[in-house]
Amino acid sequence: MKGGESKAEATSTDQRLKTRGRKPGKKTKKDPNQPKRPPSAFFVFLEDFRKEFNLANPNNKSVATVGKAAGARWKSMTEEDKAPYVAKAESRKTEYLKTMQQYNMKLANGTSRGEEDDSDKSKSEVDEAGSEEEEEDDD
DNA sequence: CGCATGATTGTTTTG
DNA sequence: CAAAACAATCATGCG
Repeated sequence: MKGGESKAEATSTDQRLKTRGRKPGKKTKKDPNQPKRPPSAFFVFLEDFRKEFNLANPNNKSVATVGKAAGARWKSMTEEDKAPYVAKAESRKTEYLKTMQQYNMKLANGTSRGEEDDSDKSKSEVDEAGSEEEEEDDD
């Protein structure tokens, strides 16, 4: 009985079904420090889940195995269960925002103008433009 | 020897 | 507003 998956949820394997490497051209400008996207609650949960999964299945095949298991488990979780993960994800996002500001700051500082159309003229660019911009007290 | 792929969902990004 | 893309992971396979 499996009847359930009759419909192809064109949402999973369809989008990146050809490999997540969807960069037919990647025309986006090459940002030297473009911060990557913060992990979603699901990824945060995955971090923990992976560890357990590895212990429970030391012979797992590959990420796909954990991914599926995690996905199924994730859907099984309630908001309360996801709450701690979501909360963490939110923190990540906040930090990401901060990182973005520094990234923008640097950019604004390094190249005063030419934010968009910078071919290669700004050779100097941001060499050591403030490695440590803001150091929060570390207790 | 090294990169690409596979699979999950969520957030970020861009048009 | 909507769709696209990419975020981590890690073993495995191909050139």
